[in-house]
Amino acid sequence: MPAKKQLGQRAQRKAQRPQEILEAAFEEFVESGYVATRIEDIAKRIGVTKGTIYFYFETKERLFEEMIRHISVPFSDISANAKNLSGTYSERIRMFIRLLYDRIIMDRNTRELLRFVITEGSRFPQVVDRHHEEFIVPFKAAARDILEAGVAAGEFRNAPAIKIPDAAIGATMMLCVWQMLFADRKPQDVEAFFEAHVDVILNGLIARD
Amino acid sequence: MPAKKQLGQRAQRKAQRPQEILEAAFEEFVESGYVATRIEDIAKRIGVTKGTIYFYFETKERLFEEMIRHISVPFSDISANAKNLSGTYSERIRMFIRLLYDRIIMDRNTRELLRFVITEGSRFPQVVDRHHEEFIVPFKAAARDILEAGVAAGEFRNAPAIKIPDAAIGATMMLCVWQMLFADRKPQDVEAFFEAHVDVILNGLIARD
Amino acid sequence: MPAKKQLGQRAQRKAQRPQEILEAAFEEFVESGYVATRIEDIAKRIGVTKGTIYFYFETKERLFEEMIRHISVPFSDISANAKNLSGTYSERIRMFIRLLYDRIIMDRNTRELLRFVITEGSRFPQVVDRHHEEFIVPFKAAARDILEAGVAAGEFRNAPAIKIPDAAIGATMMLCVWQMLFADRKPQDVEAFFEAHVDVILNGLIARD
Amino acid sequence: MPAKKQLGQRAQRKAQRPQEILEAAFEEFVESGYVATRIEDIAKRIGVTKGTIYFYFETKERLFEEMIRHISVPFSDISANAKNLSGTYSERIRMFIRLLYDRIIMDRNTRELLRFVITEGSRFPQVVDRHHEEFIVPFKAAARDILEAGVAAGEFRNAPAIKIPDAAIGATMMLCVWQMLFADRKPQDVEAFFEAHVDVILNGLIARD
DNA sequence: GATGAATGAGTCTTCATTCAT
DNA sequence: GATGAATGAAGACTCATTCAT
Repeated sequence: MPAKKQLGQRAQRKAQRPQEILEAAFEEFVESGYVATRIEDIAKRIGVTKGTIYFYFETKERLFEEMIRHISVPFSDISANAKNLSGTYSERIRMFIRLLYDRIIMDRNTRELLRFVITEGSRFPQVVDRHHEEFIVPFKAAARDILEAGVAAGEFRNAPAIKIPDAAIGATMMLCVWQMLFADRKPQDVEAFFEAHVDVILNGLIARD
Repeated sequence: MPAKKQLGQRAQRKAQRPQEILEAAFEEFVESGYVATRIEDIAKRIGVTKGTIYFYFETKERLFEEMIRHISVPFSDISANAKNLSGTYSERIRMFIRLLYDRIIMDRNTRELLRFVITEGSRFPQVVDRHHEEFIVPFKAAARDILEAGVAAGEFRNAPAIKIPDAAIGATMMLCVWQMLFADRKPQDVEAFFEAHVDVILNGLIARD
Repeated sequence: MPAKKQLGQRAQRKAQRPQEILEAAFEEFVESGYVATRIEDIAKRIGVTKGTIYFYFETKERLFEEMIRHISVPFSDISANAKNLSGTYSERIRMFIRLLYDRIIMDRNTRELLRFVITEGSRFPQVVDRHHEEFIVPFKAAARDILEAGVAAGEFRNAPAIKIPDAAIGATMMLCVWQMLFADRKPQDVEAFFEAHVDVILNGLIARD
Repeated sequence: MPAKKQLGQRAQRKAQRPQEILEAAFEEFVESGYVATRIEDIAKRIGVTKGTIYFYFETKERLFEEMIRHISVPFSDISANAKNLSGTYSERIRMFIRLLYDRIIMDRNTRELLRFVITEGSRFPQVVDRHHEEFIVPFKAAARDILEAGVAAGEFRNAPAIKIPDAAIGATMMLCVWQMLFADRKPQDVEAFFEAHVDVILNGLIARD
């Protein structure tokens, strides 16, 4: 049944089109930003023409929004993972920050998502809002949970940063921005940064009698 | 002497035009970004027409670059101030971070400058480069100077963050990005953040026997 | 088969568009010159809009150059024809000049091409250069060939104009310029001019013992 | 009386301004053509500003027309000279053509005037008309006068070119156009051309029994 | 489903012209 | 007389979007 197989491949192709487009859109939007990206460039990248894009997505705006949704894998897994962490609370914090680094610094999608939120936020306020709900809020909550449990267990002192966990964890953002700006020109030693960061804040949080 | 006064007004006006334009450009570029800002909007903001802008600035690109230069007040003053700090090294670090907050978080120009570096960096690589030279490098150097002196004085332990000061100080960037994104919708308590931040890292750096 | 016919029309249309545009461009450029011609006027002339022109031609400059190429039918045929002339050398010169008149005076494209070379030459030096290679050089060579053969055959005396054929044939240019300037207002009797021209120079070249 | 002298110089200056402007306009229009020449460039050339030009000339169009008038020295002198020629009619024709060469080929103003008539003629029809009246008509009349006198004197045969003198004299235009187009790239030997031209047509016109 | 020719609104940029000083 | 800041009409060019095939 070669005909059927052929048809199956074609159908498969079609079923993949939207994804293909979203991924091509991601690449182009990353390269040039929303305004400067042309629908035609996205089309070319997957070997189709403008019309095809418009068959699947109403407008450029819509395509951008869908693309954002497509690369957004909420932090819910971080929260979930955070709950499953074991060991001392210092170890848990270390692993939690590790998860953060793996997402924000190492995972290209998340990194660029953050960039989009910054660069196109004024054009797409819903994107900013969603990002807040799906990333920031769960992330803060998870961090606070661990920290408070650490305090309760007597492992951490009741520092003001317990209630404002980004004040402790936030250096991650510095590295992230550095990477965004100078990744190619001034490469950073991510591991060393991570170790230095964790070292300072754990020493800063640990309870001493 | 109405004639003289009138002349003075004219000359005065002329002398101020470039500044006026640069400031209007700043506001518009902040609002809409480089691409989406129209020269005409900038003109309207100060009650003139397109042509006037072009009388003072060759192209939109040039205007943007000059605007960036106009709002860029290098960190050199931070470095200078950093050298004049006195007191214990903990106090000095506290004051140094305070300077940072005052610039990056509180000063609108610096905050938006950072945003421009992020959002328009790919279109204006020179801007990114200049920013690196004039902001990042001096900032890191100043931070390291204080930290190393603190270690030499026996006040700080020789933590890995001494050599990578952004790992300690970087939470500032988190707040900065938060402000950039949610300043209006989700206001932050900057002072509390600052205190929590300083508290953690000073406790993390201090030498204990 | 209306569908097929329709398809054919479309494809046909598309295939003709570039030519259609080039011809409309020719008319407009002839009427107003390069600078004063608006792309939109060219478009209107064939009932399309600006965008369509830009779909086929990158820039106005490019369109002009292609238009020039499109109306340029090199003199190579004149050279070829010149070689096939027969009869006395006087007859051959007569026929050669006739070819010239047919091209430069009667053929609108060639006439306007020359005008473009004069009027837009400083903006399009390549056009001038190409014109020199494709028109002037072959033309002079062909003229000299006949004249020298005429001398060799003893039919023409060895006048200085044998080596500088434009000195004999050049009156054509006078008529051409007259036509360019006053064609409508002060019409010329081309045939009479031609006869007078040929009469003078043949009488001037003929060898008499 | 230094004050008076100064004033005199200034007044002199002012009196010369229009001429100065017209000459600067000539240079700029020659270089760039009517449309592409900017009033400001003309002003700069004589060290004044736009406003000054407009003080003396209503519009750019007007300035161009006046400039044309300024460089137009009618052929009336040629006609006058033509009447004063003496010697054989062959010698007179030779001298008449010499006058033509001196004007059309050697005199920059006349050469560029012809170019303007060709390039800007459609924008300035009055210029073309005036040129016809002041240059072409007297030139043809003068030529015909000599030729007819030569026939009457039995020196020239009654060739058709007697009534259509441009058919005999017109090679001048060929050289003129060559110079306009290739003056710099492919220099011509004007004297040789002149001799070849005169040689052919005199031999072509001379009466032989 | 896919194509790509066609549209037209939108923007930068230029420059003749004006006019207060 | 001269200046030059300001105006605004005009035109090249781009690109999201449409739609007949």
